[in-house]
Amino acid sequence: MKGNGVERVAARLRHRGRRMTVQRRAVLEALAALGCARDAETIHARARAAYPKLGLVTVYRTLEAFVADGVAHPVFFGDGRVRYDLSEDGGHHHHLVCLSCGRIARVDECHLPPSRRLGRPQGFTVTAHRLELFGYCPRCAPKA
Amino acid sequence: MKGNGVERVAARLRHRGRRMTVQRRAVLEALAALGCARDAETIHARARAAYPKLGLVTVYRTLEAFVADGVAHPVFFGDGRVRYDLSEDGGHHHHLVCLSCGRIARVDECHLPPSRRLGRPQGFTVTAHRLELFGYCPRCAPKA
DNA sequence: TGCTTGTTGAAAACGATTTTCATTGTCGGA
DNA sequence: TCCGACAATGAAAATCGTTTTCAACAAGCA
Repeated sequence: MKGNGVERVAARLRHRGRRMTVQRRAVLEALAALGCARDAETIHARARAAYPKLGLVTVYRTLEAFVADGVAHPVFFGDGRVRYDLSEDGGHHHHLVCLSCGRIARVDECHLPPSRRLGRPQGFTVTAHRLELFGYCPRCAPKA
Repeated sequence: MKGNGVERVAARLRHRGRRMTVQRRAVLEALAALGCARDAETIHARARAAYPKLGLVTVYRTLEAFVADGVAHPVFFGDGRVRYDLSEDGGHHHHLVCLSCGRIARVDECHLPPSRRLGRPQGFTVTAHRLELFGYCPRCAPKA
């Protein structure tokens, strides 16, 4: 997605027989405002600012639709809850997670070799990957 | 761990005030026999071959202890269940997951730059990372 | 052997996510 | 512009993996 204008997303949804509703607009805006890797609960809280009646279930359903339509991506840190990123054109990005305060930072460069090399030894055709980095942010870093 | 002999693991557990029990032995053997990235349910089923009375709860508790003591590592594929790998000396490994049949293969080489470079732009101190590759295994690969 | 404490199993509790179902609202077409 | 088909919604209940509770048990040191 190049620019995640509501119109652009609406068009993408409509293309699949889906509809753009006030609720989805609110979730989309929350997603854009919150930055990357937020969980459903957080997104729900934020989206309620725009549409107070919004239910958490609808947030889950909306995120599911967004993921299916390529509007958002799920992210997993292994703490038992799914986070979501708004998709952006020009590819994926990864995350740095602070093990102390939980802060999350984006990593735009991907230092991995091209997909086709990654699975070659095992004969796999790699189509996607997921990389998360864990450590300590500047604020929490053990001052050496 | 160099060689995951029961004795070696027992020693490591005892070192932390833990005890080696029949149940833990069964889980350890199941873990070794099953290969990498298996979920608790699968490990439970396998371990029951050695100790039929084994409860699923005990498997969870044992895996938790193994992870805390560095005997095993948790792995997340994002399908809402945790998988476990026996730890091995000489470092971590990653996985190739077949999106069609679910087959899992190990990737021993890590093509990532050294940790200290990865978080530098954001000022993070990276201490660990997690990389999973998704795609299609030789059997499921779309023959080009 | 005896005792201290970690461990176990079954049942119940949990928390995130999904489903059910009746109601509401979007949007393509008349 | 109005209509109607059908996607979307909200609340409550259901799922599902995992964790906690609690009384009975057993590993390993004295």
